[in-house]
Amino acid sequence: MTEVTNTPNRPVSVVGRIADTLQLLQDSMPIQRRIVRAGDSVYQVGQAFGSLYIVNSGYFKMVNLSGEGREQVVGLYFKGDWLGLDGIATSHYACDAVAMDTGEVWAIRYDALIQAAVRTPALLTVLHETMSRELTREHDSMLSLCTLPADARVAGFLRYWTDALAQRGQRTDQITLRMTRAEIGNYLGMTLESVSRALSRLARGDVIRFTEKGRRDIHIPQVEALTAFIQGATVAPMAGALH
Amino acid sequence: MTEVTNTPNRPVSVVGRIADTLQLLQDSMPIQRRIVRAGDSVYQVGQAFGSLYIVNSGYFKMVNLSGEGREQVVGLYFKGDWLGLDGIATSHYACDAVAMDTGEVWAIRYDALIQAAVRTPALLTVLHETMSRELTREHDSMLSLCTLPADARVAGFLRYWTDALAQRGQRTDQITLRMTRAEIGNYLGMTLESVSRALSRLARGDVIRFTEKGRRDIHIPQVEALTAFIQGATVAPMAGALH
DNA sequence: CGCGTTGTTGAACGACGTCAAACGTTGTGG
DNA sequence: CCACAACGTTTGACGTCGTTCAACAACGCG
Repeated sequence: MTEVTNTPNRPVSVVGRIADTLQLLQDSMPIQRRIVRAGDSVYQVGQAFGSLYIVNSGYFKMVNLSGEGREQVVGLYFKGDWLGLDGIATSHYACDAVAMDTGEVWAIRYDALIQAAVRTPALLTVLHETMSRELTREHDSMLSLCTLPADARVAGFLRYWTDALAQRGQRTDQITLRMTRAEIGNYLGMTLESVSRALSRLARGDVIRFTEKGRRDIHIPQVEALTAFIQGATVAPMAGALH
Repeated sequence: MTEVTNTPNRPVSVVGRIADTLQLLQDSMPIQRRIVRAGDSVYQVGQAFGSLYIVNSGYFKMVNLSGEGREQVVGLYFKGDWLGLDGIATSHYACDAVAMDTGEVWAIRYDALIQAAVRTPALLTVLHETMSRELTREHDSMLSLCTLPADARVAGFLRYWTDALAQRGQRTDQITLRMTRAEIGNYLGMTLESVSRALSRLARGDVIRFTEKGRRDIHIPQVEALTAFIQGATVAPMAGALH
């Protein structure tokens, strides 16, 4: 009686994997816990690399800064996700990792991890699978960014968020976005107005519903409707449920 | 008097790093060489994961397929780059890796690599840095995709290609694209017509020049002009050199 | 030589961005 | 408790960048 939606190509219980990983880390190496508040950054671009951070609670975004001031949200991170992997190559973090809410991260020294891996090879497996999964996830982001129209990208964003919660064993019919329309738009490569309009259209088509209090809480009657909307956009753009 | 452009946050000689890595692999574990021809795939999505592939020569693209038939070029790979890292997480490759020209890859078994790493820890460093660099590269792709107008994206693509060649010690003033306009467009999230027009405009502004023979060979008078064009687009869109 | 593939260019359309106005929410200080 | 400001969101009108559709040109190949 697992509560978890069974997504293809994923272990049946992601909850289990995350719990196991956290336990494994805790057992095999020193861990530094750190509480962060909304807006705090776990690390910043250019800072000397030393540690990886595993999200224990809260919601985080990864922001990539270009030299000329353009900035881009390149990833969202939930419990069990790792932060700081981009720093390994150059010994300096390449992004900012920013908390979108109060949360806790576990800092582990990278060198300590490598040393511990000699005695506990499973650590290596975990690290590699994490990085590999991250690569695949970004490939999927690029696919969405490049092939989906704005409305479908927003729908895809909502489904990604609910999937992430579902995999962590939380209720999936109701989500509270920790991001402003501007942040969502940045992440999805569009303006905040487009995000707002897309959400309004999704609500009009009853794919989502706004709760009475606040437009940041979103009720999702059935996830399948979201998925259908995304796919519908690729076949016959805008033919789905809309006014 | 080094021929290599000195990009920030990168070792001075990438040529050296690549050569060292190839040598290290060759010395410490069994390698299976494999010749591929244009259009051949090194591996395909869904195929059981077992090996990583290091590009020894040629040009490769990574293609991500969605269930509903959308497809997206998510990366370009040159000598020294690794293919197959996306397969580690699920034990199945998540993309297609396709040769864009005749080339050679070195196949190494992932399990053999992990075992060899016990005696040669440098192998681990190489693997981790490679994956980390790959993550950063994709963050940069997303930044370009989301924040740059079409013309600048094409300019960025050309600069990425020339940088890759320059880092490998090849001439940088002249490049031969191994991709059709459609492939470039797919990679950059736009149509082939937009790519063609962007190239024409860049040529009109003398940022690039077409060689007399074929529109696939592109001459680049000075890379700085490309860079300036990209940055110009972010500050005052379309204010650069154009008709 | 004829034909398929690839690339270029033009014209019309449409999706999305820009600009602007109005409203709701939250927090702060009088 | 209210007034006010700062911020976030929604919605409309309008402009534009990029797509779509189409015709044509340049190769490469049988």
